[in-house]
Amino acid sequence: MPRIKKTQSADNFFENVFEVAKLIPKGRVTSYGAIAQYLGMKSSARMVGWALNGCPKHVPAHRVVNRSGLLTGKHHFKPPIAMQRSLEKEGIKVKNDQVQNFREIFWDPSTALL
DNA sequence: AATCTGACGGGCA
DNA sequence: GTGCCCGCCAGAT
Repeated sequence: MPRIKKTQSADNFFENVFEVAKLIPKGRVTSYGAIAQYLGMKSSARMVGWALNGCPKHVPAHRVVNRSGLLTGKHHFKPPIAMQRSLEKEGIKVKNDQVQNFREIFWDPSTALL
């Protein structure tokens, strides 16, 4: 199968991550591990973040945080504050890079898309 | 070619 | 409840 640049796994993995990210309801957030688990790579949540590193701008990567609800990836946005700003814009409260009510607004694809 | 790091997570002290 | 260590996969030096 041509079209594969590096590894055949990455290609499908990328698209999956983007698709799931776009499915995140407004005002909700999820974690890298949740997406990884949904994709079957629960043990490699890092790959999710790596995938989002090259995600198109129309992908709401700002709704994806780590397990602690911390905006660990905000430094990867053009203006790092864009991530927090976008979250607050959707009604998500963020305090010191920490998502408030994270447990309540948490959105798990493995559960929601079941 | 080898080693460390990295948008993470889970387990254990 | 907090902190430390290990495991995963790919990339960069």
